[in-house]
Amino acid sequence: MNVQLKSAGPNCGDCPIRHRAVCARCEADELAALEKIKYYRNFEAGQTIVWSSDRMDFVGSVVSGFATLTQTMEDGRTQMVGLLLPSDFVGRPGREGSAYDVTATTDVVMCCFHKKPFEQMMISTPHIAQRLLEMTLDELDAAREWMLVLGRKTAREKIASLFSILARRDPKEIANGANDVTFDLALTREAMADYLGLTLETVSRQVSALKRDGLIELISKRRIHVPDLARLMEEAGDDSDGGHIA
Amino acid sequence: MNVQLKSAGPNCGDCPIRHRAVCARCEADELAALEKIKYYRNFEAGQTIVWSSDRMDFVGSVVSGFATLTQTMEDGRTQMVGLLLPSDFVGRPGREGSAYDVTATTDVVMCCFHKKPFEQMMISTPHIAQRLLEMTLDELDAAREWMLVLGRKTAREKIASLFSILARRDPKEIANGANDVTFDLALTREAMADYLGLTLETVSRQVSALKRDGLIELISKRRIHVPDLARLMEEAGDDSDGGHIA
DNA sequence: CGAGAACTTGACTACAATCAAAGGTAGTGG
DNA sequence: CCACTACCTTTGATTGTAGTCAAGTTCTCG
Repeated sequence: MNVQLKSAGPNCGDCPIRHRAVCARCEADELAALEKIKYYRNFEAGQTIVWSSDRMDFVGSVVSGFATLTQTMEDGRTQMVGLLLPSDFVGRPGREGSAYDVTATTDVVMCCFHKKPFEQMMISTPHIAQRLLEMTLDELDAAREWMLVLGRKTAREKIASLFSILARRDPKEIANGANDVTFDLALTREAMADYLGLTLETVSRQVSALKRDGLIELISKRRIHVPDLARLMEEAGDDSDGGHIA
Repeated sequence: MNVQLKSAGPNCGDCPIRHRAVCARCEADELAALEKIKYYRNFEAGQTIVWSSDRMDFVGSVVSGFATLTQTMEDGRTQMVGLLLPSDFVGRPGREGSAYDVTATTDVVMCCFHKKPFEQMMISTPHIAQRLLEMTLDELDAAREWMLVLGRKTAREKIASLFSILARRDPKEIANGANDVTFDLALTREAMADYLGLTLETVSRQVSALKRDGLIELISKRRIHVPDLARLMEEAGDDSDGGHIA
């Protein structure tokens, strides 16, 4: 539960998310300015990064690890509204709270910026605002794509959709059009259910069914082999070029 | 089906969406520059504004009327992913296509900008990019709020959620905390079903049920009176300050 | 006034939720 | 090293909500 702080981290030039995160378009001098206001925070698997009710005093990027964005109703029903992978941005400049719970699913390293100075930099450094707009538009597309999954797909299609997304976002598979893919499943059955709008029992049943039908193989409970990604995507109801989801 | 074009419309200073649209933060000189590249287009109720497969050569704001954003699967299942009300923005700078079908539900007037010059202005005029970022973040929040509705709410809660949103977004009710509200329902039962991830029969049944339970009254099939908005919002499963949805 | 669209209601069905129990797996401490 | 605990997962039996199929009614507008 202890949060480690490091006031200065590795050089931005060496950062693994340098050209995908909110700083992607920054020039050397802009990067130097960002470097002055940044700090790193580590979170352990299972730890809450932000509560929806909290006043957030920072924004930042996921450097490594896997986190989730969830909403909860008073009676406890929860819906996951986003997956956060390395380079994804957390927090909303110009707004106090977070609206969502942000939870680390694996150990997470975040590159944080104090909110006030970051907001000032957004004004003085258009490259940051431009990149953030681009990323936000991508997230909006992803959220809308997911609305189709939640509103119109069957349980089986939902699982197939999730696995298709995870397979295509896996760092080892990125940008290679491989049709035979293996990926780590960082989510429990319950977390999958919360993302898909299902119960964990239904998730378990449908995973078993996909396995039975040869669409996936379970290397372990948390590691999945997809022998034919195109076929899985067809099962998801996507046309072959697929849904681009966060 | 005929689209009317007017190369120059009313002055931006008199525009009803002047301080809510993408141009909200512009100074007089910036507005003058925008005015040079803008043109108006009218669409009739039922007309498609953009097809998802189309290459879009413009972006723009809804000036008046009501439009919808929908996605469709190959087998015909459709999911509405957004409602477009006056001041909402259509199109994505920096991307070719639209990804969604945009359809006029009522007659619609749009204030359009050719895409290329608008993209150039986004770079030269930070006020536009700033406002667009703000609007996009709001839409992202709305989309995520809606994910909770689609994923976790019952049919009755879904209808109550939709009516709560529409009641609070109705122009005549805006910014007054009235608890007794009447609003126009610009959507058919089928369109409501597509927004809520239900069938039109289920929508019809649940509307009847809400009426039977005294939560709403039907002035006509397309005009709804809500005697107690707080109670309706409770029925939607929202806490009293409610979900802020597009 | 008539035709077509939009809407309502009923009967039946099916998919996923719920309730319940048992099997696995990982981590802890004796 | 094994026993014990806690959590995660699977599977089965049953229920319930919303979907499907099918009339029939009410609007709208030409």
